[in-house]
Amino acid sequence: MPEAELFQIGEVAKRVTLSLRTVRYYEEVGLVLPATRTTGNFRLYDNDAIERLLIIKQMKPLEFALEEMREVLELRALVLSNPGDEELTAARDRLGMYAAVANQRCESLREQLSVAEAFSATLAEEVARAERLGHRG
Amino acid sequence: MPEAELFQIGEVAKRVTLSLRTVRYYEEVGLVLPATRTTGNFRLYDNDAIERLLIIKQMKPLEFALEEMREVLELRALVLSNPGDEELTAARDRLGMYAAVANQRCESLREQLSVAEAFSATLAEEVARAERLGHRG
DNA sequence: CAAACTTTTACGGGGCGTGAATGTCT
DNA sequence: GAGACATTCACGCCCCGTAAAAGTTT
Repeated sequence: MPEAELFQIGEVAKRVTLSLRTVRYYEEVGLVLPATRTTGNFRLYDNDAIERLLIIKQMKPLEFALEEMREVLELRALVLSNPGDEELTAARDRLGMYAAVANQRCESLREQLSVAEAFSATLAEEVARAERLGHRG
Repeated sequence: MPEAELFQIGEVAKRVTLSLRTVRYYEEVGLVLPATRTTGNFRLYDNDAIERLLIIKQMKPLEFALEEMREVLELRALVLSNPGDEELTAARDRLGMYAAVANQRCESLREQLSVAEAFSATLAEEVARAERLGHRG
């Protein structure tokens, strides 16, 4: 078996580009737990934890609550490890709902982006126009 | 001169699709003030206020703090009403900075959107795959 | 031993949601 | 007078930022 590497929170935070506070908070809400602790109580994370953190970062723009992300991760683990299991129909359905919501959020994000771009362009133009007038004033 | 129409907060909220709480909060932080009040202390907004609210809604995706939005609105009013005024160079510059930040936020939004779309697509595919396996299981 | 890292605890803040008790009336 | 609106507190929530005081050491 391959070495199961363990990392302190600082290393982890650097790798996934999240703050220490954030990583700790994710533990507080049961979203990402350290694999173990040192005798002195330092958190030690494994690669699975880092994976989770990276996935969470991907989900962030979708504006799921942390509790919802927790559920998505759980459902995904279930569904992916036992694909096609008849017992897991409920889990698949629920994950399907999340997938649908994710799609809607994407649509909403696209709208927001176009609004943002429109405003940004308008602002830039207004500034440019005022500057032109200023230079000849 | 055209009638200066005044609207109660409920009307305003409906027109701009913001909650009453939000509109009141915007007053609290000095972002959008009612033009006046009734003798019974009901807020009365004019068209300018509604305009401000709509612009604020446009700025929202750019993730400016409300205080920053306040400043942008102020700078814009200055710059647009006195374009080319030499005294307002500082204001134009500052507004230019906001315009630059707005551009960066747009770029950031585009990145977030593509991350969101990627995750959304992956999730949908995983669900679809598990469902296919389930139906033949 | 010192430097660098970590721990827990706890307060703060932004942008509202959500009552509750009360007052007004476009 | 009733109903639809509005008002002012004021607490709560989420996702952390930011010390402070203390302990640990990949």
